[in-house]
Amino acid sequence: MFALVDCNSFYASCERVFQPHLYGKPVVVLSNNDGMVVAKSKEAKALGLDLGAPYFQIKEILQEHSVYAFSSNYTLYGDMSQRVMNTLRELTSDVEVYSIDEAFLDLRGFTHRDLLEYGKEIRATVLQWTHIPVSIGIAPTKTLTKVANKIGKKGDGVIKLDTLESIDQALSDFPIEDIWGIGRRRTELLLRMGIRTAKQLRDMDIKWVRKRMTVTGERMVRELRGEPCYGWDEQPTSKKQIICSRSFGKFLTEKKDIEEALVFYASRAAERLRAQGSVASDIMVFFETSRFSGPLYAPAKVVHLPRETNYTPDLIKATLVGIQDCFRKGYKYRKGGVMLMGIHPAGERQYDLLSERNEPKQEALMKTLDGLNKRYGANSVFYAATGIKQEWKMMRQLKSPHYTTSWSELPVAV
DNA sequence: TCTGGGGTCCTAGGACCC
DNA sequence: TCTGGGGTCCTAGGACCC
Repeated sequence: MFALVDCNSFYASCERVFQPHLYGKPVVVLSNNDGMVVAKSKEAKALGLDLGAPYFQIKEILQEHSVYAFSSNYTLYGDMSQRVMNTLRELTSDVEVYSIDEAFLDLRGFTHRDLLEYGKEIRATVLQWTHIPVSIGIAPTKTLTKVANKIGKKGDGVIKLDTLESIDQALSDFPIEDIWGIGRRRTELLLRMGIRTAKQLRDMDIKWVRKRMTVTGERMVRELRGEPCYGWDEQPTSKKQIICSRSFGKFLTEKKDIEEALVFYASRAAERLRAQGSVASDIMVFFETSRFSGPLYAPAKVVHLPRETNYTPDLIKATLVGIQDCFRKGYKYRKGGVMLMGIHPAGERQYDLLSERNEPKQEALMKTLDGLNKRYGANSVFYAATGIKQEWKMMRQLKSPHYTTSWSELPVAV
């Protein structure tokens, strides 16, 4: 048996931990740049707010219903996530962190315990230690734990599906669009066929599923049948691509501003690359005008790096080359970013026999840089090419403090 | 004025090779 | 008139996830 632990309205719950007067009140969290709503508390969901709606359009409705809105504070959410995951690791040894607010537990060794009781115990402990409420679904496959978890969200939080009858019952009411692995396109396809429930999908001809929904669909259906098809992956695997992109705080028209922003993103991407001990062989540079107004211009340029590297100045140089290649004047740019590709462990790097062997010096420099930024806070030390004024920086007018990660922003008890 | 950001896996089809 | 077949590698794009 497996379990899926999923934090309820995670971002909103994180904000509440440090502002307890928000319990029971509607809370929403906005995307970067305060663009749109990305997380809602149960009370906010009950108001029927449209998740995709831009903030500026629903601002008044939010005020009318006294909804508390926050800019996203990923530093806080990341730190709270770690606390939840560490709590889970204290309670059970096999934890696979699946996302910032979800983890699978492998309970195959727990044959001697009542798993429903155990789930309730986990839920209570996480709540007590971190103040984050979670739902838990327990079932024979990962896909079924997702189903159980979703059902649990509506009730008291912990659901176990282990008998054929309980699974049948759960699937017969479960809409296909809520199944893990069924998105918009597959929902359309299945509805056209008259398939509406998870039970109907589970009982379909597997060959048809394979043909129309590829092996990913086949695996999903087999999992619904109780046959585990997804592996167990406890170590976080290193990223195969690293993207750093953002909407700009305002429209940018000058090449210099695009350069500053993208150089900044490149240096952040490089930090992440070094953090996982990898080097990259290519970097893609991209930026675009708004998709909602004016002519769309969205160039992207892949720049091959002369050597596999994680040295920030190499990546900055390549970023500038990429921008030089595709920047055009006369457009108002809204967002942009970089993507690192061809990522390998640094140890496997091919050295060029003729190039100067500067690596030890460069590695030491990067190590110092990363160390300073870790110790004194992100961006304490940065490349001058990222500019000083940083007018491209995103807007986050409603951000809560970094309660848990910055000495100057600790909550004060009075 | 204002519409997120960061990932994975799979397949089809083209290029190329023998 | 008649123009193979099998294999690998790479890339773009689709679909999905949180």
